[in-house]
Amino acid sequence: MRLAADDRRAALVQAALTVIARDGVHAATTRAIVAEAGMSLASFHYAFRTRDELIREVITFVVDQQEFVSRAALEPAGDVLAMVRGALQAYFDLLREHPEREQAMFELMHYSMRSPELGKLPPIQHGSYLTAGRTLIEAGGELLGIEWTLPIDDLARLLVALTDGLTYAWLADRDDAAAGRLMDSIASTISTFAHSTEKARR
Amino acid sequence: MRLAADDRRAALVQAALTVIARDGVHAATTRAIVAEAGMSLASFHYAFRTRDELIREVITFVVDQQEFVSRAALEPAGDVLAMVRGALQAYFDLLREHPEREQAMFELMHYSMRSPELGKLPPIQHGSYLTAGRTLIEAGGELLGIEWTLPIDDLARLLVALTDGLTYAWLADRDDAAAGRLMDSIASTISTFAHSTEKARR
DNA sequence: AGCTGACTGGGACACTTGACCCACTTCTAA
DNA sequence: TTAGAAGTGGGTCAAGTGTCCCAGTCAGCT
Repeated sequence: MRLAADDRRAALVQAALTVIARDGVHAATTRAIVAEAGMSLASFHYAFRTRDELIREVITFVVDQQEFVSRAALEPAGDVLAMVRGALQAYFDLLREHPEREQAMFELMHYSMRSPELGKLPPIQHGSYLTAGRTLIEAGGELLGIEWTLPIDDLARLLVALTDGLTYAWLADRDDAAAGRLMDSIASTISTFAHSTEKARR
Repeated sequence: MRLAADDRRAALVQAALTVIARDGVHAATTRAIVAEAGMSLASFHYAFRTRDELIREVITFVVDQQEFVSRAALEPAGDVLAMVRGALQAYFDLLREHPEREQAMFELMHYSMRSPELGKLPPIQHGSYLTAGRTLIEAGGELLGIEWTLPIDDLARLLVALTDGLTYAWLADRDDAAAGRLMDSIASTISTFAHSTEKARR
């Protein structure tokens, strides 16, 4: 049954992600990972040749995963400000609920940057963030009948930078109130670049 | 000669920073550090009880260091946009010249977050960023005779988030042109919150 | 000169980690 | 039912790592 091999690989990737989120990349040893997955070391090296191969799979997995995230909640709201603020809040709630997850993303990115073999992944990961931001902005614009006074590409870049900054700030100081104010600023920043062309909806 | 002890500690901190910047936090083993410093292992444990003690000193060092940075270039310019853009460019040039340094800052921050003993440092580090941003904004405001339509605190937070995002984005994709456009967006974002009250200078 | 205490070199120890391996079990398919 | 492949358990190995120790050196003071 050749599929089982893939299943085991997937299980190990999942276990590795759990360990990384809980204890950090440096703690994601082969033994810790197989313990999390409830396997023996032999099974690990049956599924993966080396630990790096596993880590590489973990990273490509989370990069692919990114595509699906944030495709979600984009509540239609009265105006741009409210909509952006709402989307930010949705993201922030997710972050507050699973800080380790975002932390793991950051750590994995830094890990890739240090590895000559995985070095090409960070731009890809960041690129997927950018396209996510772009589709979000386009969707929002259409939803509200709005044109942007900045190229979508640049706007997406700005949004991603702001989101990263928000994430980083909150991870560092865990100040909910400050994060809230920052989200307000971000929302008003983004709406600055909105220009309603069509008739206001209803 | 009791001073030599502090000198050696300082030398080891410096060597550790070099190693961390070059090879990452995980590669900063006691042996790698003393090799960089040209000492023997015994000297290390004569100066520091444990490796964690050294790392802690490294982190507090870079946090303190932060205070002095960015106190620098704030060229007076014609308007807010040009001034902000100039300051960003100055920072970016620094980043481009020593990417490993900023990368090391990030890694050290994540390292602290994982350590129960060092866990209180990230908020402090981030706080020092914030005060740096605040003084920068205040100085810029005075220089151009400008009032901000947002509390300085919130504006500083926004600026720091944007700078972090810029840093992160460039570290990830090394796209100079995109970074330039992002800095344009940031500059125009910040100047949105400027409100010239006094007469235009000269 | 001799002594004391700061400092160092080199080795050692206990432990972790990635990788591997061989005998053994379990399941599938003929 | 049985051969053979898929999968596993447990042990092993070499490299690396943090920590410690002990015999020695060297500088400064009496």
